[in-house]
Order: sequence, then C-alpha cells, then structure tokens
Amino acid sequence: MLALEIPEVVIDRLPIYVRALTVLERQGRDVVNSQELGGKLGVTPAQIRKDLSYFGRFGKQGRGYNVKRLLEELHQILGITREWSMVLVGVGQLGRAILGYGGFAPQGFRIVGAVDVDSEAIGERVNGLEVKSIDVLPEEMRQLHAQLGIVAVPAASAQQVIDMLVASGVKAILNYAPIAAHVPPDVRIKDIDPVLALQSMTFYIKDAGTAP
Amino acid sequence: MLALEIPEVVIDRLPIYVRALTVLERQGRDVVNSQELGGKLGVTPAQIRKDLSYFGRFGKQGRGYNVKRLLEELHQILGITREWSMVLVGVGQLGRAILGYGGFAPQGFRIVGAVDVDSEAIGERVNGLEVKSIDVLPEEMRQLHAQLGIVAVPAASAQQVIDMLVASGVKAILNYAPIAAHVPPDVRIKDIDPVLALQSMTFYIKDAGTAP
DNA sequence: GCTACATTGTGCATGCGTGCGCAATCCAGA
DNA sequence: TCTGGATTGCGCACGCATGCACAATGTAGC
Repeated sequence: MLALEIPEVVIDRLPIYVRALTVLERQGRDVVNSQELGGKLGVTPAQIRKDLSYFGRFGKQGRGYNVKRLLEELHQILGITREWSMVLVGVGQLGRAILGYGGFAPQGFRIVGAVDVDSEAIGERVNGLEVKSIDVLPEEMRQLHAQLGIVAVPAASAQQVIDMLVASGVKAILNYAPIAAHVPPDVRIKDIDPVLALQSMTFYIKDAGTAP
Repeated sequence: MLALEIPEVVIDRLPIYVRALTVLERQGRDVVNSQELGGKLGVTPAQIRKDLSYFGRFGKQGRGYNVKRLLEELHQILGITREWSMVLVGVGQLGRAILGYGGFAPQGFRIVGAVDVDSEAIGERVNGLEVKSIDVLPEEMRQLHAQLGIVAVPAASAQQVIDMLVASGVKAILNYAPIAAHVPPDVRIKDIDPVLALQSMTFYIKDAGTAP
C-alpha cells in the first residue's frame, strides 16, 4: 500500500486516465467501465483495474467507475488538487515558447519566475515576468514558493543549471535540454526531447517506399 | 536478427546512445567502453552491450567501441543517415514555436511544409514557409516528399488531423496534442506532453515540506 | 424482495526485459 | 611471438509488468 512500492509505469499512466476522465466529465458522463476507458486509451481493461487497485477500490461491480469520484481520487493521488509553481531557467527562443505555452495553466501549473545567464535577457519582461539573474535562483525559488524547475538552456550548460536547481531544493525538474542529466535519487527529472522521439520512429519507417 | 523482434525499449534507447557518442566524437575521443558510456547515461553497461548485440558486434574485447564506427552504425540502424522532411499541422502559438525550434535541423529533420484549418493563418508566411490549407495536405506531402507529420492543433481536432495524415500516407507522427490518438498498427506515433510529465512527478513530491 | 446480469478486484501464470557472470577474444607491451 | 590484462558478447536466471480468468459483489428490473 506504500507509495514506494508502486511501479513507476503505473504512475506514468495515471495522468492519461485523468485526461480521459476529464473529457468524459465534460461530456456529462456519470459512469465509465474499464473496457470503454481502455478502448479510448489503448490500454487493456485489466491494466486499468490493476493500476487503480494499487490505491483502493473505486469501482462498483456491475456498473463501472463513477467518473467524478474517480477523477477526484486520481487528483488526490497525483497531488494535483493544488496549484504548482514553477521557475523557468533559460529565456531563449525555447524558453519564451514555454512561457507562452497555454497548456500548463489549465492543469494547475504556473510559471511564476524566469531566470537566465544571459545578461542581455536579464531585466527584460517576458509574458509578464521580469527575467532575473540565475545567481538569485535560490532566493527566487523561496520567495515565489516554487517547487518545480523547468530547464530550457543549451545542452552545454544544462547539467550546471540542474545542479543549481537541485541545490535550491527543487525536487522535480522538467528538462528540455538534450542531455542525460545526473540528479540525486530523491529528485525527479523528466526529459522532453522531440528529436529523440523522431529518431526512434525513423527506425521503423526507414525502409518504407523501397522497391521490393 | 529481424527488426520486428527487437524490443521497442531498445530502439528508444539508441538515440540516447547516439547523442552521447556525438559528444564524445566532438571531444575527439576514439574509443569508449560500455561502462563509461553507461555512466554518462544512467544505463548499466550490460544493458548497452545487450542492446547493441541485437544489431551486430561493434566492439573489440579489451578495448571498447570505436566511437566513430559505432556512431555510423547507429545512424544506419536508426535510419538517420539521410535527411527527413516533415509537415506541420497547426500554426497556432505552439506550431509557431515548433517552427522556430532550432533542435530539429542539426539532427537532419526539416519542416518543409505547414498547414492549418484556420483561414486567417492560411496564406501567411511563417519562418519562410507559406501556410497552406489543410485540404491540400495530401498534395503537400507528396510534392514536398515529406514522410513525417507533426501535430500541433487543439485536442478537439487532433484525432481528425491525425486521420488525415494517415490517409496521406504518413507512417510516423509527432503529436503535441494532449490526446491518446488512434492509428493503424503500421503507423508510429509519439506524444510530446510536458503536462503528463509534470503530473506524474508531482505524485512523488506532493508530500514534501509537510509538517511531520 | 428476489433474480439475472454485468463488471470489478485479484490470485496466478505467462512473457519479457534486465543484469549477472564467464568464456571468448583482442590489444599492448615485452 | 608470447603473455597479461581488460572488455566484449551472450547464455541464463531473476524479477517485474502484463493480462487472464474467476469469484465476489453491486445494480437494475420485475
């Protein structure tokens, strides 16, 4: 029952369930069974039931799951009932795009601070945020009550920036830099790298269109 | 030895190896062993050797791997010796950011076309590309010799757009829309969704800072 | 209130990915 | 040419995630 024993793959699937359930809720659906939910997500019904059973018994036999109830439970489990504050490091082209991305706020993730190493960018206002020097990162994190870090700096300086975030007490990092970063075991890090996704897909399609 | 039998997790790791080897090559390193490479990537040496053994014997006992040689082999395996052309669907805020992203080109991925449903955007020039109507997607794909599709439209229209890409013969899709899309078994799709990454990380840190 | 049906929750088996351990082998140096 | 040392490639075993199958159980309808 302890969280530590729950496989990470399970945790990674929960947000997908949340997303699908949110759509169902907006459609006014009251209940959904594991088969329908699995069909929408490309996951087997057994998988869904097993995943949920790690956390409790949320369904009703013969009926399925109450959409609203299950959604609330999953929010609770994932810790997304509250708002989360994030600090962005790196206000280059990528960083600005992240600041402008409208997908975070509706899900309760807000970028409350932005820092950079480039002295030209420091002092500038981007998306309503004043860009500060990376030297004040620890103070910024504390003052803004930010718990999450977003890294959008070039690969060459990414590990250094990540070390600074870790030193500032950040326990979870969203990393857009194309590196395999090293962090202490108690710090979570997730990489966003579209190039890696492309490079693995080309493996499967590289021979398509070749004459037989 | 057939590609179909190689686990997808293995394919997903190869681009990481490529990235690390590229750095080593730039540093002028001739050889590297599985232990050092694994240390850099957070992968066990045995894992690396096993992964590579699916494709051949690239190392030398007592020495390690020739960096240049292994890099070339991996490029060949992944199909990234050539350039790949991509068409972007959706030229909103996110789409524009993707067009401006500088990480694709150096790795041989070029966005050669852009289409949208919004009549206001159609005809506009963005990053040197004229935005076309989504109605001409099939012709665009053919004329531009594009093999890959990038989806950057709202969730509501994403499945529809993906269906159109599939109908146009696209065999691999990079999807930025927050949906679990359905595609035929011969079409690859990879999702880029920073929100999902955040929502799974908060699970692990949600109790941090709570009074004991 | 009772019956028939549908769906959950879960023990268990299967299969697959991971990593150990060692034999094979290659290089460097004498 | 031979020997010592290091590292690969791979068979094998372990462990974990996945999915099956069924008992448990709640619901709807009569």
